[in-house]
Amino acid sequence: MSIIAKLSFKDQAFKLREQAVLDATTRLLASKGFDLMTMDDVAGEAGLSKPSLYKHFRSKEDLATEVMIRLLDGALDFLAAQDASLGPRARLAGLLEWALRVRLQGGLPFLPSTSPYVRNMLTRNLRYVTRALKLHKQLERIVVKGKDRGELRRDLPNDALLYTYYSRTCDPAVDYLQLYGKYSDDDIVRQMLAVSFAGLSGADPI
Amino acid sequence: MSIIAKLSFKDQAFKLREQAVLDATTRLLASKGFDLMTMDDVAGEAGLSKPSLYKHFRSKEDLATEVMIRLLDGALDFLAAQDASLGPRARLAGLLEWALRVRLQGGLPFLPSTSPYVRNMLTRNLRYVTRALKLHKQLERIVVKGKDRGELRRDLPNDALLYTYYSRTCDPAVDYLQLYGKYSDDDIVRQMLAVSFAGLSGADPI
DNA sequence: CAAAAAAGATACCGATCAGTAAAGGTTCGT
DNA sequence: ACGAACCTTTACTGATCGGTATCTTTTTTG
Repeated sequence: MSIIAKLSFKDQAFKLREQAVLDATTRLLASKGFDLMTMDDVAGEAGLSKPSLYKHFRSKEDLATEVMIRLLDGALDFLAAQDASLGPRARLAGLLEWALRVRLQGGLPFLPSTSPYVRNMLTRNLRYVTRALKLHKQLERIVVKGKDRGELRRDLPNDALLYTYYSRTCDPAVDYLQLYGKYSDDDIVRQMLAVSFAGLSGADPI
Repeated sequence: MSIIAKLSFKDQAFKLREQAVLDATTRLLASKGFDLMTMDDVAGEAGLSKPSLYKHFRSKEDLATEVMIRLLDGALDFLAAQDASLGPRARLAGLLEWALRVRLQGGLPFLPSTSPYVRNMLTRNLRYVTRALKLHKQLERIVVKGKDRGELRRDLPNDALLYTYYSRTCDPAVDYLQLYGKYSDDDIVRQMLAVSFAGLSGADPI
């Protein structure tokens, strides 16, 4: 086995462990939040020691940021793979459904809108901000087109629609429905989509 | 001055300080969240010392719980004072507007749905749970009546509508609109009400 | 099988924070 | 003016946690 192959094999194993760490962190962030998640938790959940953990990520902030970046990449990938011939509303609904399903499987999306500390931490990271902005721009274009076609209401400014849309991905109603009501994931997704686009009073779905 | 009057005066001052502490805690919970709020913060913000603080509340959890209880009482008071001849949708809209305005003035409502730790802490407190349940029952009656009259959609279960309604009081879109968009409080309230009841696609308001 | 590299365990450091103890001031009523 | 609560300041304890150094064990390689 050549030295190049050896190195790449090592690197591969290293990357695999890194993904395991990111997975564990995602679960822990979803369940405990940033403040209450400890690096010992992460190491334990990912099945490696704390010192080894610090071989991958130089700090807790760095680790959490990488998790968020990976999630944004997931969203961007989803959008890129989406059938471009879909209407604006269908595209927004599709992405929202993707995010909700990730969440229902313990996967956290999206905004750590909850903690100003975390928000500040993320906005200091260029790689995160770049992706967030890219996603924002793409969604804004979709929103504009949606208003154009009458699929989205025209009486509200773009940013109000967008922020509301983002908020739906991390709507706590999902947690409550999952916890207290006994609904299937499909039911929850359907209800959340219905209420997001047509509201509590409920226009008929298009 | 009789001894009774003296004691009641003392008690009055004590209660005033207590309210100041609760106010400070409300602000701090809104801005930093439970985990990052320290008791030194509270003492400093309320203008008293930490040991004195512990004369009022036996623990940080106790303090935060009292804040949430006071907020629930505020909501219950608002509902009780509301014109009972209003329609269900108008009543829900009125309470939501009240909650949003409290929030826009730095006042926190409602659910600390964010942190499982906090949620667990609250559900262990009988006085909190009693009020939450009372509010829940009242809102459920309003929701049922709303469906009856066709003011709320009938294709979703009551709890889905209720959880969604609760979520709107702590919708992060409010923070983003306040932070990044330059809207007046009135604008934000109007937008949030519109999107809550009629959704992103926007049925016309009734 | 021997040597080297990497991972693990353990133990530690320093900082933060909830909660407390004990000191000195301040404000009351008497 | 005097004394007794009460409040405040200061300092402390104990626990937790982020991050690191050291040593041991395992694995890999030649």
